[in-house]
Amino acid sequence: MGSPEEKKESIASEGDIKTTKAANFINNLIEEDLAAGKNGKRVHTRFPPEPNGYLHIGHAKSICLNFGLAQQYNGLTNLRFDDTNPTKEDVEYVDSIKEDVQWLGFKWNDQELYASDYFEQLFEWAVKIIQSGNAYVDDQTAEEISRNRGTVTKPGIESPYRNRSVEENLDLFYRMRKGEFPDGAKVLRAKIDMADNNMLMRDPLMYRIIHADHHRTGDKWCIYPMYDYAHGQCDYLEGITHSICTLEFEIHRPLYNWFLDQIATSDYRPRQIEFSRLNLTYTMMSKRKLLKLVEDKYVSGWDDPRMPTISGIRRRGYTPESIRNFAEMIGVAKRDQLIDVSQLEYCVREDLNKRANRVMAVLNPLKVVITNYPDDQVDELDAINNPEDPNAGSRKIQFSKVLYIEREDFMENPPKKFFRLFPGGEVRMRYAYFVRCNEVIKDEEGNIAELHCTYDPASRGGNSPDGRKVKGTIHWVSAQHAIEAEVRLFDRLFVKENPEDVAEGQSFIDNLNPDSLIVLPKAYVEPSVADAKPLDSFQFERLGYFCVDTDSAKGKLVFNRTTTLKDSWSKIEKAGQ
RNA sequence: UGUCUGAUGGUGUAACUGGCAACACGUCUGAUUCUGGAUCAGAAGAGUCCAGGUUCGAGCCCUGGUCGGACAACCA
Repeated sequence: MGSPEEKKESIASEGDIKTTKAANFINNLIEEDLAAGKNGKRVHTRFPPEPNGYLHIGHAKSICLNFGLAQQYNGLTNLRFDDTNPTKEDVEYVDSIKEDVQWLGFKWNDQELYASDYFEQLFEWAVKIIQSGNAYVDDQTAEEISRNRGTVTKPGIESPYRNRSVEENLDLFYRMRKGEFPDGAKVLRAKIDMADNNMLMRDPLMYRIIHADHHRTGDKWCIYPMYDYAHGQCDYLEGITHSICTLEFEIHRPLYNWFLDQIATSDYRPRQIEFSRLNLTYTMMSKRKLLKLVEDKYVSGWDDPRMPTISGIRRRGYTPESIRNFAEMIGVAKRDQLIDVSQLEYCVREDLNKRANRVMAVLNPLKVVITNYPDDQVDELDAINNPEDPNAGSRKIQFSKVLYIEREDFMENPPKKFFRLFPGGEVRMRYAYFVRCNEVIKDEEGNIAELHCTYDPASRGGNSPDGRKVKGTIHWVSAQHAIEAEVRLFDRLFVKENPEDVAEGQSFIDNLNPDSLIVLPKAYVEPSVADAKPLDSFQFERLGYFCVDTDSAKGKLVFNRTTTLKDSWSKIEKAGQ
């Protein structure tokens, strides 16, 4: 067990997921536990979302961590819905969460589990804690409880109901369950210490009365356990060994352990370990605020391709592999992390570069007439589908007299290092011919309407027998063969690196990027993509990666830009200014 | 304010019981290329928040600061 190399190991899982994990501090803790022989040397983790919203990229990090760790130590991972608050939760979210976890490529142990499955056991344990004198029913109002909890500098005041007899507490608790009291009339509290410096330990609530239907238990219950009381006990019931959560729960750990000590009957204990949550530049990660974006229609829904939700990212064209690699790359630690979104973009590019077939598309068309090309002739040329993948094969593309090229691939007065088309200049039409621009045709307003060019028949396939060099190669489509498609260009949703960075009286809404979505209703793509299915990814040569949107239909293709290609020209262009 | 917690190149993570600070991305060169993409080769860039201490030797240990973050709901 010496060198760092030995600490890396290859992990294989159910599917074809294979990653190399670098050790992180959680690995070290787990290995300590294993070495100490704790919990029968098992590793069993869980991913415990509350079904009150869609999962986002931050959850993806947590999913990869929890499932990844289990795979690494030959353990298991449970998917458990933390559904203890019926007023906020919904099956819509349950379904989306399951889909997202599966899509990411992970398989949870057995069936999905629910905190609500354990309500009866949780109730019984609460009775036990009351019987041991460590919990009581409090009649104070929410407002009184909050006031009497004290402040960070002042200890709290004990509730006048704190010393009720066990019998009275039991009686009241059973009656709470029966529904004899209205919402808020009573709560069950743990009897710990109203003077504890950690305010969570000042007699925390265990149960509150909520007369609301639960998405799974219906109207069976009108009292619901609080997170702190439910979470650790659920871990205990499921035999979880390592309960991994984010940093904000650190302060809950003493309470997590306190509750466990009340009910444990053996040495077995789940261990809570906290890591820092993911923050991304130009990205909002708060579920509450994402919900606002959806509800107030700033985006088209939870799966809007600009959303950092897993469903949004999926629709945008990201692959599960790219997200897993991203999670691996950013690592796990306890210091706050703010990752540059470009890191995420790098991960999709890297993945899509290997798997996406190349295709030509023209987003902002400029008409090109090849004056010396016969009117009715059509030339079929070979084009390689993916130079990174020999198995991807090749296809035929059509060349004819009238073409479209990208408007920005032509400049009337080009700067020095511009090696695309300009008056008198020659470029290569990818996979086709050398083409020279002879004449620029303008409309009455002086806008460039079309280009008149000539081609060199000897350069068929892209090389000239005379060996002359043409530096620029541009993409194109044949006007009569191309099919129309809608293309949606996405950009970051916020203009500020930190969307929360706002002036007095403003909110993150003010930082929304007005240009985060640009729709090109009439772009041209080569006919080979006509039958593409939603979520199929392509590289539009020289432009970026695009995937077919779920709004797409036969004859009415819609593409989402996943991300652009790395663009060193724009850097040169900027430097030249 | 209290508690908890963290601080290592531009960013993110490493550095086993102290032993020349490593890796990835980014940046910059150069090669190659029918995608200004990809690929390949190479370089620059931190002396580890600060001040003391222990030690032959400190990013790791000790003391005292500084700065950042989290939490302080009948949410999770």
